[in-house]
Amino acid sequence: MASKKSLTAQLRASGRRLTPQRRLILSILDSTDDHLDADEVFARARRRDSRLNLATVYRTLGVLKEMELVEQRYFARDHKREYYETVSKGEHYHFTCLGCREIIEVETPRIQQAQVEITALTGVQFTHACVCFEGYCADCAPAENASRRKHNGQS
Amino acid sequence: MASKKSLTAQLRASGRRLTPQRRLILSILDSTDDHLDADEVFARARRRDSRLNLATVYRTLGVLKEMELVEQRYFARDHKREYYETVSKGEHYHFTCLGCREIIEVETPRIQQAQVEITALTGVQFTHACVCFEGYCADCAPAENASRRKHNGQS
DNA sequence: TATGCAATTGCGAATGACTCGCAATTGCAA
DNA sequence: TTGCAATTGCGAGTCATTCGCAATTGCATA
Repeated sequence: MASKKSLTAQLRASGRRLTPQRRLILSILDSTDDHLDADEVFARARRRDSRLNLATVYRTLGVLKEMELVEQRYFARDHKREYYETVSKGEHYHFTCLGCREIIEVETPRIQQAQVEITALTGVQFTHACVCFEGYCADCAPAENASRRKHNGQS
Repeated sequence: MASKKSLTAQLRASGRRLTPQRRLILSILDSTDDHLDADEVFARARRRDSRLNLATVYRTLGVLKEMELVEQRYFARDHKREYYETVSKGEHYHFTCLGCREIIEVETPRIQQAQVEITALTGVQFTHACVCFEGYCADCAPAENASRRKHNGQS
């Protein structure tokens, strides 16, 4: 979460300007723990600036991404839709519950470890990993298992 | 690679039929190591059946996916496009080289390990993991590093 | 082997997330 | 304060994927 002053500086460094729209969109991402897609960012931003356009949201998310202030993610198998979150959070991955659709953030060093090992073995250099999990959360799993047993005719 | 007879049976078991189109599309996926998207499957299939329709390709890929004969994947950050491969290959993940666009298959037990550990810790149950890596392959990495140094003004 | 009908296909149109072109607006360096 | 390049709003465009529907076709059964 950069201060307003350094945000201007960061933008200026790449010949960009700080506009109210950009400040608004970044503040929305900065002040939530929800995972938002462009439409949801748009909806929330629109409440504060009724003239704001969806294309501007996409363009702004693009520059914030380039500036590495926000990261784009995909959740579960629905890769139709991009979600955004600020980079201030540490390394973590996302698990989508197919029962209640909740998105649970999980941590594990194994992904990094995999990358290190694969680099050592093959010489490839990683720049990015896209990892998302899906399944059933601790609350939904029992119900899911029960219905699967029933469906398979087991007792 | 199921035999033709058991493929019919598998289809019938879920009230489906074995059509020439389905056989054709599955055979294309079965007989290549390339990673194909729907358009490429369509192009290859069309050479053998000029009446084949793209919608049929999508629908067929859908049923093969449901039957767990093929898996859908996303590569690199281009999540706009789905790729398909048969499940006959063992567990592996994909690394896309941003230099030459080659897709390299990599193996690592760490992803599975991560899932086991997360389950033990949190009680969530995994059904699917979507993992894709990007970066530079051993051939492209040196050139990329050189250009990055130059760009940053380092020696 | 012929028949009936539900599953499947081909086709064109629709969907939906995202992007673009362009004229009007607006940060911001000077 | 001015000038102009960056940015916005807007409508139209893109493109992978899906849908509706009439025509076709596997295949269980007679």
